[in-house]
Amino acid sequence: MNKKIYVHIAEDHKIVIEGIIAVINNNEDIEVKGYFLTGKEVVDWFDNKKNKTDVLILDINMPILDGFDVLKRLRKNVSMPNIIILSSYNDVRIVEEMLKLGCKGYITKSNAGEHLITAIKTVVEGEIYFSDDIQKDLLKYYVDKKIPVGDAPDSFLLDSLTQREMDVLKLIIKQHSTFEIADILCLSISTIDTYRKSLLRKLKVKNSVGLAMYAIKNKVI
Amino acid sequence: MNKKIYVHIAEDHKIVIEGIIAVINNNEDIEVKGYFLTGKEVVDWFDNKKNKTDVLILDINMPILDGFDVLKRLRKNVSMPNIIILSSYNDVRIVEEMLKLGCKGYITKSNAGEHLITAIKTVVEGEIYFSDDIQKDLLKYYVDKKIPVGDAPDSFLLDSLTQREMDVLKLIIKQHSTFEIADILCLSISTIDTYRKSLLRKLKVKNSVGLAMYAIKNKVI
DNA sequence: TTTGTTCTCCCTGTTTTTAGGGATCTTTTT
DNA sequence: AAAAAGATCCCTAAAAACAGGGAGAACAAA
Repeated sequence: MNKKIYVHIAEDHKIVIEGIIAVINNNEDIEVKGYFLTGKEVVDWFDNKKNKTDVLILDINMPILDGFDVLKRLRKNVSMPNIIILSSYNDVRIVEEMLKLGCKGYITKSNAGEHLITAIKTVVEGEIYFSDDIQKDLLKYYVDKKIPVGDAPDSFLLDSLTQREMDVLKLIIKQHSTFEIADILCLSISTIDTYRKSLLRKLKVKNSVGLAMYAIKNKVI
Repeated sequence: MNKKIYVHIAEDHKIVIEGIIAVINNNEDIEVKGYFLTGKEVVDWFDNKKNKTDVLILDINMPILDGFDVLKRLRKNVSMPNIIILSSYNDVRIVEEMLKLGCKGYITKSNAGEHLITAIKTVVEGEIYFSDDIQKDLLKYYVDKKIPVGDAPDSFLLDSLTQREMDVLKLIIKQHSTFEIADILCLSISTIDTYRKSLLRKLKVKNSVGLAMYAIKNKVI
């Protein structure tokens, strides 16, 4: 008989946790040993070297620290668990980013139910798992070298922002001028100008109004 | 013994559906009879007069037709089911809107698990149900006559806008420049400039970013 | 009829943003 | 150790936004 697989869940929506538990509990080889409602809880728990798990199912959107942050922190950890991302986004650029950060699997919420068990068993075997839809998209992506579907939410672009850029963005949406922002952050006007330019480029918008729209849509507050 | 309550679910994430089913199946009085993955599926199913259910659990974010659209369509239906909104948003303005459209309950996903059963039983009794967090927010909202979180929406200012000012505002938040707006509306640049100035004055904001923030907070879309 | 509102346009300026660059230093990653 | 990424600053110059006026025509309300 196989060794039992222990799983932890990081996900802010309890109903999703219920769903995962329901799916996993149908299976004798796997057991959900605990869950976290914020990213911070996850890193705090893993900070204690005694705490280990086989698989961590990780949501991208979480309060306090999101999935990206958690992944970034955990990979400094020697006993990093196998991580399966459970996400609403099926944007391959996010998948790519997550893979770089060391996750082992990626499942979309729309596709989770039937494939979660397979995913868990696959990653504990040391392999990588993607849900069907992601696999298809990834293939397209690497073949065509371009993005498959247009309507994907691009909040991941935010993650490409540096801390300083984020600071400036937050002040811009508070209606501050470049001069004022320079004053607040104790930097030169040129510097703020440079950051605004990066923001426009990175977030692919036309002007400061675009920055505001992007920021508010993606809950930069 | 009570009559069994039949429930349908409209939700695009299967894992959430699993969660709901898991929660409901613990209860003998209630049974999930089916689910829909898009808003369109919902309205199509209910278009057939023979199809009925006691409670419809409805997600707001869905492809093709969202929760708002579904609610708008269904309320033309004579045998409209009791509808419980299951949403990620805990914005009272959305709750208010949904209530106006005739939903009977509102639960946030973060709060769903433990209260779903109560919600279902409450709405079939003909009463309204809100999850705790929403109840608290609603109370605050109606007592204080403003949004609990910090910045009050003074959407009444919007009413002071003329039609033309509103047109210009909508184009500004689409990141158009004064020149472009003049072109689109077939007016001179001076005119658009005048309108922008009125907008800044009337909405009491400092610049176009302020206009964008105001517009989006007050749902000018 | 007078008053007020809205829509339209113009003028004169100043300030701010946007668009190209480039450069130096530090920190992080490889 | 070398390369990449980040933070900081500078220059030039055009485009756009902002500020504070005025002003005529159309239309509705007092």
